[in-house]
Amino acid sequence: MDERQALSAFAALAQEHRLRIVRHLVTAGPDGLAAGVLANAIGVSTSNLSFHLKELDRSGLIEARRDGRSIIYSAVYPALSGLIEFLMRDCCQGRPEVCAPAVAALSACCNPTGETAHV
Amino acid sequence: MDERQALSAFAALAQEHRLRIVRHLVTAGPDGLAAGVLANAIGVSTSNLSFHLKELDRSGLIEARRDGRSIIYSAVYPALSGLIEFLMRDCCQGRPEVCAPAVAALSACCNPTGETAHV
DNA sequence: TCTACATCTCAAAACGTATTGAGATATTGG
DNA sequence: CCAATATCTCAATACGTTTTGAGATGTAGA
Repeated sequence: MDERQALSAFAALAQEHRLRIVRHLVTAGPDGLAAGVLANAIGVSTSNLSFHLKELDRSGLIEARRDGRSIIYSAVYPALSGLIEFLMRDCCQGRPEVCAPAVAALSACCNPTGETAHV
Repeated sequence: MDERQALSAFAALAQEHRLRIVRHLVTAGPDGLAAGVLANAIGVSTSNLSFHLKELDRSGLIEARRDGRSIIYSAVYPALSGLIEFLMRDCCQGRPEVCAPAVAALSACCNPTGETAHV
């Protein structure tokens, strides 16, 4: 992850519909969701959704695969990891206690039934 | 962290100069940096820097305090934690192995002299 | 092949954001 | 108080992005 990629990713996430798309796909897991399912979940026209999906694909945050008539989109988890790492790299002058809450929040995020850390 | 705050934060990070400012401040630690120091480090006019610092302040990612004639800016680490948690909340349908790289990357980020995970 | 379905492409209009330079404000030391 | 320093405000210009609707493309089943 370099600066150019990070800027592209943050720009992709800085839009209401695209942020919702990514969060739906992050929650959906590696199996992903069809474009039509996303259009209903987010509440945008298919034309507009297509525009946003293309932006997200260009940024590398999601990927597409065809399955019959549908196109299935899924989150690219390594891109999300890379973005987090880029943002927090070499943080806090070696004072880990400053960043501990971030680590705790992320560690808890894979546990939808348990207590999720809401920082 | 709600959607409105997250959108504001991502929009703030989706700009070359602002992303550099945040990364400088994240690296600088809680002591922060003066506006003039940032202007030199980033290479923008003081007028333009002021505009971007205000955007970042509005988004809650940085905060300001006066110290004599200087104004010292510093990263708001809980806002960064909250943003990461918002993005990754309830991820991957309970398959922690999908998100493990993100946790590892973030855990390693407080260690500037050791091996930083470059995912 | 024909039809229905799922998704994408394109151009135009509407909208918001970044940069610039001149000038204003606030603080310190003499 | 005055001058120097540090930072901020404002308005104009330039630029890029989002939305919309009509139509095109690609796929599956009868």
